[in-house]
Amino acid sequence: MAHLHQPPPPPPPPRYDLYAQPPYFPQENFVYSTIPTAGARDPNGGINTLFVSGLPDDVKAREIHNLFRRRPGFEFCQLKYTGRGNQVVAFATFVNHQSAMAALHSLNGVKFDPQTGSCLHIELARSNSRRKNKPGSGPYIVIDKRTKSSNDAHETSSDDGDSDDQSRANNPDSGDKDDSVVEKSSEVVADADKAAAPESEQIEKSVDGTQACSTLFIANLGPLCTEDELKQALSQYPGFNSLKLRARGGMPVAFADFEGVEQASEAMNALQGSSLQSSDRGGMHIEYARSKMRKP
DNA sequence: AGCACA
Repeated sequence: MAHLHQPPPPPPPPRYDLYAQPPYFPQENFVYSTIPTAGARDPNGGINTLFVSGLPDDVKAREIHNLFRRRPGFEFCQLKYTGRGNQVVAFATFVNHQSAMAALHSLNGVKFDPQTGSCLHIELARSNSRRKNKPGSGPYIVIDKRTKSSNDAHETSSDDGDSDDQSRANNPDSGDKDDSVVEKSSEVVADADKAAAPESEQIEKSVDGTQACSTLFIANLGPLCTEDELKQALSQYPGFNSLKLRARGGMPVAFADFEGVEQASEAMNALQGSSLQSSDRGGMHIEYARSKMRKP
């Protein structure tokens, strides 16, 4: 008997809901090799790095690491701020092609952020990542192409610039001819930022179809929830204006109005899933309201 | 899963 296959790995502990059954994505264009020795001929057989998109813009390298670290054969990962909008992508490298495929199948399409409903989109990378885990550079590898570094962007960054070809996997608009992409001259240290560069304001829409709004819709409140209780929880976040509590058929829902979308988002992110004292049904579920609250 | 007030 030839041992040409290995037993499937045991399921990981259900720590996150990331381990829920992912929807099946039939549009994976890689080809499984039917010949055991055709690894060299299979163009994808040598790829052991995954390309991950669909990440929220505030994703941390730690999250990516935690996402893949338990997967069999995982070696290392890197997070890349592409510099295009707020888009962030990641690369995860495994010991071989099979283990990369196993991780791909188990995580592709999985909901990554319950707030926004964003789902992971994982495909094979165009090329394998090369290990850049230098000693002293920290456990996470972060490539930051953003010109704007906020306070929370203090992670180990390595801008050697040898993984630029990978970034093109998610750049459909890079209509250049060949590999004449020269991003290596990214030694910019935030010298001359664009004076007047109005970012194209795009309507922030989640996968669920919910649109950002400065009024929040709050559900999954306990039947004994009071307006004061909820108001106290909300008023500790800047920009909170007013609250309306309504009961429909017994289960109350609430609308909380904020000065702006950003402040509403901050409060939603902070309070999402948290429970009030009166709650008996788990944490609050907060979404953007479908329409802004009228002026009181 | 549940979204009002004008």
